[in-house]
Amino acid sequence: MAATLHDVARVAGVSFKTVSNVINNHPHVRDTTRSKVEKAIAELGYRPNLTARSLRSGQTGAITLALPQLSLPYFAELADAVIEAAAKHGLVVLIEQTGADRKRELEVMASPRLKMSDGLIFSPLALGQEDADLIKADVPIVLLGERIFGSSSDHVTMQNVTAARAATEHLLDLGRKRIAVVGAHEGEVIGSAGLRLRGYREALESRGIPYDDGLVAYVVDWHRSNGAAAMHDLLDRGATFDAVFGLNDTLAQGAVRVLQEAGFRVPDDVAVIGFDDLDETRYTLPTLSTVDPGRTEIAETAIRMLMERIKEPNGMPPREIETAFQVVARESTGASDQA
Amino acid sequence: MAATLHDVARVAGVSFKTVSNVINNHPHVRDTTRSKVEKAIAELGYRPNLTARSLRSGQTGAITLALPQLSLPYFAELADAVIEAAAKHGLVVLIEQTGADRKRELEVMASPRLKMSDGLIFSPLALGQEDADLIKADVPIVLLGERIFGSSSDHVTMQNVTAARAATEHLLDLGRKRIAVVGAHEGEVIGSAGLRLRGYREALESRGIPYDDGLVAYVVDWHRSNGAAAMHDLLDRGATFDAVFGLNDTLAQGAVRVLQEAGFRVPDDVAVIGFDDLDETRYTLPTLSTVDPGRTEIAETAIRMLMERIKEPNGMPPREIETAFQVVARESTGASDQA
DNA sequence: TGCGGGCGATGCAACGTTGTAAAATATTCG
DNA sequence: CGAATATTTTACAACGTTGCATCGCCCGCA
Repeated sequence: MAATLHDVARVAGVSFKTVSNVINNHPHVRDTTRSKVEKAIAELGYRPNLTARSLRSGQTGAITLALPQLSLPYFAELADAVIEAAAKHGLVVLIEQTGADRKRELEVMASPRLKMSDGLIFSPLALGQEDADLIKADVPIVLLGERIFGSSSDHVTMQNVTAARAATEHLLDLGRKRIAVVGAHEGEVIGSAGLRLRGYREALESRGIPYDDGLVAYVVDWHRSNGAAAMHDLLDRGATFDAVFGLNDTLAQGAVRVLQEAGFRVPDDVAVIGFDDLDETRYTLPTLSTVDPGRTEIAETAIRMLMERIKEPNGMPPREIETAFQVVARESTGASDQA
Repeated sequence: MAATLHDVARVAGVSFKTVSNVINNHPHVRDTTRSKVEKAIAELGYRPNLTARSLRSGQTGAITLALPQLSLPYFAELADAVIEAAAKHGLVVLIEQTGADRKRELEVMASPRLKMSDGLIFSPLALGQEDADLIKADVPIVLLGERIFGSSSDHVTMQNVTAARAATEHLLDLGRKRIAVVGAHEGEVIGSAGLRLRGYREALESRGIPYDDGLVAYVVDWHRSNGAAAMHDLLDRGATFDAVFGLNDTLAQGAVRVLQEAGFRVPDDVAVIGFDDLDETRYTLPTLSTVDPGRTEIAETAIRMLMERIKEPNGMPPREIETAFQVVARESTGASDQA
């Protein structure tokens, strides 16, 4: 059995409370006492029981990160960033996978499990704007992503519209005129797909190019296979284009694959840009131009907001923060190799 | 403040222990009492405090998964599998990233944090065989991977040697004779690289083909860029080969990229096989042949062993389990598209 | 000499839960 | 109807920690 404060106290010949005082370095402990206690701690290999400390203090030192699935590269990289950001503040991260399932997304917020952590960073994929009122739990929440705005929780999001517009303008700046879109969601207005499509349209508009729905390929999911299928779809229906905006990197990769199979050269015949700046976009052939949505900043901002909210749950009204983005030009839009 | 057993008891007009009995559905609770209590629970929205329960029971319902980094796709998919396997048993997963740093790998096992979970699934990348004795903690450990054998902990590993041999034989069966290896580690004997290289050599030997060190490219890390660099290295030194065994998928992808840039057709000029069966290998051009190391089985076995060990810490001597693998033939070794 | 004040150490209670044992109540049977 | 027994409820302690209040001591100062 592990040693407790009492065991240490017995060995050191002091009261267990004094041991506690040493551990929490209270000011009024004599040096001789302190070293006696420290010796006993070392001798017994005492480690504080964090569960007991949690019960007493009401804080666990952990946060929950709820996301759809780690095998989706975007979320894996997001999780990486969140864990690193949390570690900087001494917090540990518990991960819940929702599988983009509405029921599980709601369960995460309702589960008593959640109270084993001090707060929740939540990236929903099934819940949408109409569920804004359901975003609540026994712990503070920071919401990530573009699916829900104006909930009562803090919210960190990337600048989808502006960034998508910049990505499209990057293609336009290359002289491309007919830009296909891969990965739109039928009828979506907010949500990553809807917002990025809006950015695309704004860019066209600003250059006086009419929007052509024939250049937009719709999908249900944002997996690699969907990007491939969408590109097949475009080619099958005889669409002609000299550039492609993949609404995320995996879609763009799927599209590139199909383009190459079909004999198109990227970027010569068709320039392609994605979105997310996944690590792997640096190593595809050609390397994939993309938009860096500021993942590290998203993670750090989310952690910071969550910690503030944990400290003062009602300190301020819900905040909504947009992070800085950057267009990253690589080979797929004609930039020279930079891998 | 959240409601406690006492609050519920007050509302229901019973003792708080009776409420506890209802929650843990003890046999001897009268139906009328039970419903009275349930009504009060619903009315107050009572949720049990899991921290207090943990303190009392000594179990947390969480496990820790320590791995190098989630942004490495292999570990992201491993984490996904572990979380799903854990969820099936009602366990939640806390993730620690070690960054393949020796110091942090040791810290994970020493940290009092670890005791906020019931056990550790540990996939080291810095610690090696010589550290077998350092694999110990206050909770049961299940070790993953190929770096450390014969420690005092349970261990789940893939069949590296046999699987690598099968992968090499797959290339030999295609009639390829000169098979390059991308990703060897200088001087390594055990560890994924060493074991897989051994499987490669065994395959050659069994067909009477001499081992040629000129066909082996060494790397330090297993990132995509290393695979690319290694292939550059092979080409630069004038190596000739008709097949490549990438010791993992990301290395193979990097190698494929360089091969294609250099004008080689894959698989016609050079057949390529990887290792790990990452999801993304299904969507590259060409799709990548690989070895499925049985990730789901690894995860489920690890969870099962850990739970057994948690239930009975000294129930049995350390076990070492190897999971089943499967060679997956895709386009990069001439199989027809199956994406 | 007496007293206030700072220091150092301690004791007690509490965080919210569950196990054990005992008490209270209901049921059965002679 | 009373005793024996079965059922239901309760009281108390404990898990290991920290906050609060207390207590004794030594010192300096009047």
